[in-house]
Amino acid sequence: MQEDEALFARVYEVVRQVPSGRVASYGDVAAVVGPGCDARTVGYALNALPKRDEAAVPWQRIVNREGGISTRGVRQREILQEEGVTFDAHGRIPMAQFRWAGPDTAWAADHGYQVLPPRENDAGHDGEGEQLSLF
DNA sequence: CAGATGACTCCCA
DNA sequence: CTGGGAGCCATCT
Repeated sequence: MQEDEALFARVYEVVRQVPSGRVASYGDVAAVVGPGCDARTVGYALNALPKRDEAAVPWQRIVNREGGISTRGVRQREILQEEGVTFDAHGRIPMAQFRWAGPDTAWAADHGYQVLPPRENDAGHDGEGEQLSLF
């Protein structure tokens, strides 16, 4: 069935905005897509992503909120490394540095999407001042 | 319509 | 750190 304007198309559109060398979490993408879409839906959408679109949709840049690979194929990591993304000893990406800052405001407004949620960094729950990200 | 599934995330033991 | 459970939403059977 999948209607022409399935939510998937929207997810792909957002994922496509992620520049090379950057990564976004499922929840982030879902938040940008808007209501009716959550982290699980994003994962499902990418799972249903036809191979012909794999080249157009940088699905490899979508990782879990820990910056780790959740896909069945670990090959995703290799692709990201070639994009310039680095992994730590834990096999995770330093989201504080590589996390996608969100779509262009003009683009988002033009497409009816929204900006990234106030998620910032949950890693620093122990205290503040652990912020080094600076763009 | 109800049940099952899934590339998620959060919480608690 | 590991494991289990709940919440979330869309799609399939």
